Amino acid sequence: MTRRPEAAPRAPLSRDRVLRAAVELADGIGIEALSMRRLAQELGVVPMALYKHVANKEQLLDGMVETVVGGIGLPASGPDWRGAVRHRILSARAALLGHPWAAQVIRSRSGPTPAILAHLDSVIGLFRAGGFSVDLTHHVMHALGGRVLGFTQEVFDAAPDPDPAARPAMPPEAAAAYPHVAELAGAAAHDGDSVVGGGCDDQFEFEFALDLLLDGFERLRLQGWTSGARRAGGGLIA
Amino acid sequence: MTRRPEAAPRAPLSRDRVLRAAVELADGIGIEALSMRRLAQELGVVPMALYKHVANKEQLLDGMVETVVGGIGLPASGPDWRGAVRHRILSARAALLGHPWAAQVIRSRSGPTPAILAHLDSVIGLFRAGGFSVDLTHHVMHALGGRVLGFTQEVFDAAPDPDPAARPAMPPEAAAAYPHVAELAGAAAHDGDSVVGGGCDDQFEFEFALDLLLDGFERLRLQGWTSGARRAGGGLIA
DNA sequence: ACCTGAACACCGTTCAAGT
DNA sequence: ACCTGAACACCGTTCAAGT
Repeated sequence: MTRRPEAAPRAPLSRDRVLRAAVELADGIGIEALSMRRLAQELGVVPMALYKHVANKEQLLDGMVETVVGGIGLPASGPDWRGAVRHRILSARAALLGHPWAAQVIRSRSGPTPAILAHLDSVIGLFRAGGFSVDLTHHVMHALGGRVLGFTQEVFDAAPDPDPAARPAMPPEAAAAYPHVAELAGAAAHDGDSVVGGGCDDQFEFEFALDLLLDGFERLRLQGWTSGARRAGGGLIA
Repeated sequence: MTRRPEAAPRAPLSRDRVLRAAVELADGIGIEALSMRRLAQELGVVPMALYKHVANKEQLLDGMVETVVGGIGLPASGPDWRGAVRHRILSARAALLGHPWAAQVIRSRSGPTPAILAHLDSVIGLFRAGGFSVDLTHHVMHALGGRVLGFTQEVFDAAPDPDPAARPAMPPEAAAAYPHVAELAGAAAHDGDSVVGGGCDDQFEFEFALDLLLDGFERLRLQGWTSGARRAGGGLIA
């Protein structure tokens, strides 16, 4: 019927189309299986055609990050620094949900993309407007770490199988060797949970830690904390 | 003089020697440059010789993790849960210092090695002995996340150049676009610091966040907190 | 029985040849 | 001038041939 026997999409390639296809492909097959060659195949083009739109694979990854982080909504501002920061961080988390490779890729890059800088700038701005000193804001941003972009901070990146029945039970000899882990796993099991990172309520765990930190920040702010108050080996509060 | 003209080491290969060489090589050239072929070359053997001692590269990485995590000292126990947990986590951090690839490799593996399980078990045990319920201990372990193994939780893994003069100054147009980031970077600069993750005092930032969390944990324990007390969108304390 | 070199199926990227 | 296929220097791992 047509002179083009290929069924491949015919839309002309563009940087944006390449990046959106890369994000979709990484979501589908995982970041470790994403290659320039595989991506080109998906787009129905020869591998070298991609190099017209991204200089190399590093730039492709940066562009993918930019695409995802750019999806974070604009900041809510207001007199309540705690609510505003909390909302902005949970927005970042929502934007990165469904792209489990994003945290790993961002951490592996050496520097921030413009969209990341814009996000960090807005969060820092919320702290400053809320009465935090430059000094305290600095340490507070470090304390949030990757959490400011919504990263979960589990020991293992990979989420276990969401079906509890598909997860192997802890064998008796392991339960004997690691009794405290077994106790936690056992108690969590009839909640549909597992050890650390298991089928737990990720959103609850994220907010639990976030709220602990935000409450701690507020206390330090009220105390007028400065880094001159460092005490070796002790707690931050007396 | 000898019938073997090669200068390569002659000690017979063993799993332990392979793992120690791999750790040393990853420390030196970085984890992304560590390959089976490069490691074999370093040991003066043919690549396939490694497969006598590790089944594949995944097992090599697991073994490397085991080697490093196995270096965490035994737990200090005592009546003071806070000091004991703090000491154990800082020991983990010390053991992983100098192996910047370890956090990334551990996170990328799908499950815990025995040494990691042993470490988690000991920390969980300290919380339980300190009067934490199974429920609270569960959420507290999630809140610590990778920090329980001493991971720093920065947005970017790679530490910038420790020499402040070697780090590029923020260009004026970037400072205009991201004024709050620029304010922090400027204030930190005459401390020899940079933005988030820059030449800051990593140990101080780690302990700052750790102490905030430990203080929060202690408050929840004293309150007799249970996860039944979840309140949507609010803080953990009133 | 043991060891190992060649081979396979990849990878990112360069480059020269073809249109 | 533009595009692209072959090629280069890798990679983890299989497998059969050689001792």
